[in-house]
Amino acid sequence: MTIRSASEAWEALFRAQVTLMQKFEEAKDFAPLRSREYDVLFNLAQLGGRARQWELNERLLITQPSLSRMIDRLQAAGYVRREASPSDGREVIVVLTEEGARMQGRIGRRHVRHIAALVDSALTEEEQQQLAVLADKLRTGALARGTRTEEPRAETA
Amino acid sequence: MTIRSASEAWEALFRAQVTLMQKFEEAKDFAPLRSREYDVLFNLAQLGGRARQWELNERLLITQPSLSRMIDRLQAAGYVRREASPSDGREVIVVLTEEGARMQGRIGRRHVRHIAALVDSALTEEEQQQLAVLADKLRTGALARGTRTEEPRAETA
DNA sequence: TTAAAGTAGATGCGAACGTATATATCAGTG
DNA sequence: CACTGATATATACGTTCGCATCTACTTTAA
Repeated sequence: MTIRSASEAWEALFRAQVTLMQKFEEAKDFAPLRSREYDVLFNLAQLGGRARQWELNERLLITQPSLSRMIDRLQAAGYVRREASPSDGREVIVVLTEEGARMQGRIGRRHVRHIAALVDSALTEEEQQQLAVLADKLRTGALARGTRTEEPRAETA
Repeated sequence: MTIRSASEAWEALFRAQVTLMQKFEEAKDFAPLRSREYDVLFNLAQLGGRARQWELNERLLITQPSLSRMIDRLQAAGYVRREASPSDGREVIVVLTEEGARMQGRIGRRHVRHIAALVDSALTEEEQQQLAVLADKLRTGALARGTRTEEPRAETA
């Protein structure tokens, strides 16, 4: 039954995420930020320090209005700033400030050490690589799919 | 560079979780509940339909006061009820009602089909099993660890 | 046996969230 | 070029969240 192994894979992945995240929260890995705020700065850094707000939103599990307000707060704190898009008047470009990049880096380096401590204690390096490959393949494959069981229809056609 | 493969494994797992969860939210898999409410009913069902509140809390990413209030709401909706613990007067036993079990099952069956559609489109059955094993091993190994890099002892010393 | 420390859950309160909707801009069609 | 629909972001508003703290019960040990 492939429906069985599929949901077992998802449940195992999801529960692992919950358990590790609990550890990170418990250890206050993201202080002085909230984990969701760090997530914004991290993804912004990964996108080269500047991104359209909707692109950033695509990588996060929060709604568009929540992200808009979070950016208000991150901007007030001096970690990001908004710029107008030169090509599309509707878009807002979110830019990581120097201070924001410093904060992200400071938290990130500490956080990465904690990640390594947990992951290394559980998996061999080979297993870590296998997990990364499988999780990436899952993400990519799921992205290619439309919302539901999905007919032939193509997206990025 | 084991720190590298460790964080790559975590990031891949985390991002896969975000992407799939976005799909589930977008498709309203958990309606008429919120995803966190479904998560409570699902975990309660997995624990045999009754659990101490703190045990339930251990499996969720929400704080104790938030869970307490969520149980208020789930109780008002008729999905769970609180019972006194026979062995410890401080504890509250959360019990899944028949109606709660029916709702969890109804949502769960639909949700599992969606999971299978996404996971099957991305991974072979063998890969799904490998992913489940690796994610489980990661969770179990991380649980065995203390909070930080873990010196021999040391609390908040 | 009782005082101190520890643990489980509930509550006050300000902050953050999501849904619905408004505003502004862009894209396509007649 | 209007006009219709789509897209990107912002705002109003009620709900939910987390932090700090309180209450109640249990455990420890003097």
